[in-house]
Amino acid sequence: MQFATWNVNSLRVRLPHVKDWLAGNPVDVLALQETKLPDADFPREEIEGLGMAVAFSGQRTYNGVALLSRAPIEDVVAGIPGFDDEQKRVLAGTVGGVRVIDVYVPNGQSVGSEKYEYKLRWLAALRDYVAAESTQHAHLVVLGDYNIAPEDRDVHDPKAWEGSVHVSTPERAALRALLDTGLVDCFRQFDQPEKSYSWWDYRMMAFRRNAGLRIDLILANTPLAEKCGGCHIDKAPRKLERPSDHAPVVAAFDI
DNA sequence: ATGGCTAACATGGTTAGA
Repeated sequence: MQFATWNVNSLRVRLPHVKDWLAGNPVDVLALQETKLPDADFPREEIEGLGMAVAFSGQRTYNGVALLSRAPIEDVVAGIPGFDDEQKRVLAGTVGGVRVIDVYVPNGQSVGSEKYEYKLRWLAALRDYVAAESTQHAHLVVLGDYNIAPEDRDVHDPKAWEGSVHVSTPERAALRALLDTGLVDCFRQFDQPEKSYSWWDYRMMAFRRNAGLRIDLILANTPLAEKCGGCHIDKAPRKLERPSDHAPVVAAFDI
């Protein structure tokens, strides 16, 4: 099975890219973030027309997550149970016996801001949720836009980013706490090209300069991670006209 | 240099992203 994650930065704008990408990359499950669509406007027929099942939790303008799957999606749960949040950032479902949790971690704006505090509270709630899900499911994958670069090698210019949002010590500690529930960063299980990133700013020709961050992650619990045969970032869609600022990340599992 | 682009909502300029 192949799982992929992609922050599309508006599914309305990016639907053609998503359809083209799926045609060339027939993954089993694609988790989307920043659909920016209320559920009533979700292009359900377009996705189902590709022969895929779909689940979504969205809102207008901001956030929004969706799961696209070749096989049926069971036991769909939106949000973090017990964590009161207006923002549509989490969607879980079971596909082929694997529990899949699609996450769009808050941006955090700047260290010390109200949004930063929300990001840390949100990550603590996610950790507890994932810990609970781990006890219920043999195979678990938590994938999405984490808005945290795990290590300095995931940052194009660590000096310039030092201490700022996406790399700050509390954020990295929160990601570590999430991993410590028993998850593995699939990408780092394999040799990878140096300077591998999944997001590049639209400004300053950042993509051309490869001035990016690796903030889109596929985390699998240990039993599933042991079956991971590869993980890569697909930069191709970032080169298209009117791209998302994020690239898809794909992981393959021998299950 | 704290901007630079892009998208949404709106229909000019603000908010947000990362």
